[in-house]
Amino acid sequence: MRSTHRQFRELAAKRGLAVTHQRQVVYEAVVASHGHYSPEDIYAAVRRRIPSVSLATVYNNLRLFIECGLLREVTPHATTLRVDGNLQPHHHLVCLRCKSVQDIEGEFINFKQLSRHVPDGFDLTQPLVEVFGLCRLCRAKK
Amino acid sequence: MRSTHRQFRELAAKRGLAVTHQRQVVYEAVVASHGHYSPEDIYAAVRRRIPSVSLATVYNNLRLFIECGLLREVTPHATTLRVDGNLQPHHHLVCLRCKSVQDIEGEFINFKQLSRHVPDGFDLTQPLVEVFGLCRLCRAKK
DNA sequence: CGATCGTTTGATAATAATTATCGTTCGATA
DNA sequence: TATCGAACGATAATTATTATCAAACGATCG
Repeated sequence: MRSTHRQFRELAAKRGLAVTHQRQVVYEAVVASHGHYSPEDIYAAVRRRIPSVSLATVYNNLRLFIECGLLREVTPHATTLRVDGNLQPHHHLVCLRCKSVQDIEGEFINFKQLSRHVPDGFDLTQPLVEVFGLCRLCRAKK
Repeated sequence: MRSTHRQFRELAAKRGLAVTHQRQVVYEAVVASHGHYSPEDIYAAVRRRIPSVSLATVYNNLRLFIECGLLREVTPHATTLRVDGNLQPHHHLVCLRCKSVQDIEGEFINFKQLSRHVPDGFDLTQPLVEVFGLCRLCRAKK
């Protein structure tokens, strides 16, 4: 993608991030790929253009980009496993920052609409939905 | 909860799991607490009743219970971070087993209904939804 | 353009969470 | 209650991630 380069410079300027070669390349590796990749994947891609790059640099910048809103994290989760003993169908409201979890009631999913967009063969017989946002406390700290 | 004991025996019998004292106590620690706790939390609770219990036993049984459907995992996630460079509002369809991620389009969330159930102060200005299920391949393996 | 200063980088150590290993013990069944 | 396979506990190993710190870099000013 030709414009990714410019796009990063604009975003970085807006957030006050210094533009370095490594950051530019890390950003492009994520955005150009249109996937949902891991730090190791990104590291492999970046190394093709900067063989001397360090994995720590990739981690540092991915985290920075997520915090600044240049990228988003897939399935934002706590650092540790959490279990729920409630098997009744219900959904979760998860805070993006502190990862606190609350149960949420209500029929806010339109299953007819949803299943229309689900690829063939995907099993949604007991769909489990998690909605991410910012809890009151974390929002206040912002 | 008085019935948790019986409940575990019934579930274990249905899934062909041996009933041991440790498993009984681990299960009760999760279900009786009505929370979303970590292995360390559960370990602490179980130790009060079985001081000699091992953290590995807690992990083993939590994972076993999740696999057998006695418990569910909050925010089921891949073992590693995944990033997404697409900032356009969109949602994800995530496989509970292999953690593969697909983008999903469509307006299947009723925001009016949803916000009615969201606690006061929770920020949903850019809600991010992940829907969990089983992808075609994992469903076939089942 | 070159010196300066605060930031970023890379190498590596440290940490945290989880899983594997293995000898011992326990539960279920006969 | 004897037997056998499964579960347990202790601990080592693994994996993912973060912290540390000296060296290199980028931006700004002169």
